[in-house]
Amino acid sequence: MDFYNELLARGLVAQCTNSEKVSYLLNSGSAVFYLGIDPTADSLHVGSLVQLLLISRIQQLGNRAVCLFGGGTGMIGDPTGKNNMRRMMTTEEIERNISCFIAQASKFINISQVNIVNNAQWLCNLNYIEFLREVGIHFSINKMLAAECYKQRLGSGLTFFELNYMIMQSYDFLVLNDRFGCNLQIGGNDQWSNIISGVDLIKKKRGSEVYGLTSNLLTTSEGKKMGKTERGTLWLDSQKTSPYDFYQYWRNVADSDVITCFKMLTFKRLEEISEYEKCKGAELNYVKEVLAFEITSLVHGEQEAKNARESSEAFFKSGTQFANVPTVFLKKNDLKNGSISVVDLLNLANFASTKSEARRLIEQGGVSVNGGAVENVLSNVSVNDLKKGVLLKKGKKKFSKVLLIE
RNA sequence: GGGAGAUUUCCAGAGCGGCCAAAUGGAGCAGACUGUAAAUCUGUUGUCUCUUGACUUCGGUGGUUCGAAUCCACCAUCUCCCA
Repeated sequence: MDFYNELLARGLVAQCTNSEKVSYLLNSGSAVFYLGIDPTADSLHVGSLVQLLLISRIQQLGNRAVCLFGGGTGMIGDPTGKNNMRRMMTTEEIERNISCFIAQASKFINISQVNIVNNAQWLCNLNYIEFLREVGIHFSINKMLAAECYKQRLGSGLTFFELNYMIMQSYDFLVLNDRFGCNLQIGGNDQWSNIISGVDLIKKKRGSEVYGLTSNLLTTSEGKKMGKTERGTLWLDSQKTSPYDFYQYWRNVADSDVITCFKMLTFKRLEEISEYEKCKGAELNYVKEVLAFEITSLVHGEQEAKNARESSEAFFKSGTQFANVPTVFLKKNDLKNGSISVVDLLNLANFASTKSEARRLIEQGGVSVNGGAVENVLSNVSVNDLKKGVLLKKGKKKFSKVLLIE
């Protein structure tokens, strides 16, 4: 099976402007491809993980990678899939986010072999009139409005400002084509219309043929975006989402999504994955452990993955031991009269954002301390217990160790 | 620039001047059942005290009224139609 077919088999390819040519380019190692990244957050999340791994896969065949940061376009914000206009970002924010990205991406990409560029370099100094004459003339508003990403916005309001996003991104492709000989743009499927408009632009301006390839977005079998947890986005940054929570997320994916995740988010060979595919019922539950371990290793390294797996097993299988679990530290002045109420404890551990919510949890029997269910809303935990460390549990899966420090 | 309409609690979407902290659905959370899955069923979902109760919400600011999410005025934002 050649590389392109493997991408297909993994369900990574959503659309491609010319599958034969792209297949040839990739297999022969002669692609110079780029992925655009919006530097709107200081950490990547699993949504971009598919793309990053795709870079890595393509790189392995000797193709050259270019990562483009939307420092300039980030100042506009992609209207795709958004109901409201994005907040504009400052230059400093963008710069910081770019450096965070590089640190993270270097874990699974050979970053030294990647050309990293920021489109602010060329976008910020554009001359408006010149740009309109050179580039704007090639864009048909009718065509643009027919694109899915703008169509949706027509009902709710779209500004001229945002309409320019597509033009900017197309121009990026043109610039990268000139500078690096970029001949392929990859991206999530939501980028399709932006990508093909770039392909068109290059054809019109330079007469040369370049290509676009989009990958499927990581969605659940129900069509929802993956990577959302009760605490928000599943980040790749261990400061924002602990390796344990990260592991647990994959450990808990729905049965119907396990194989998809294996194919898209791991480097496991397809033959091996098809073995997993045969698993049914409770067997599949074991496969999820493998999945969680694999992905966590990729993102946080093998050691962190092992820790996460141990903690998980310790908690769910033996139930008492808790070495590597998230710990909340209390100070003396968190206490009142030598004890603290369970309600306050739930707040401090971030298990409840208000006292009402904490009480509700207790009333519904969702809270336990050191294994014993808390029945009374007014329950307290004493200093002596806190000094030893207390295991606070919310629901069946969320727990935290609480420890008093002197 | 002119005209019509909209703005409700996480989202969608009801709301007669008092019975509205506000229907219903979705999402979330908890419980039961399970395989740390899904589906299903039950409970719950403004805050504070928790028992009665108090307080703050229905785009913003004022007003009418004993009383306003509901009426009036102005402002803001958005949608649609005309230019």
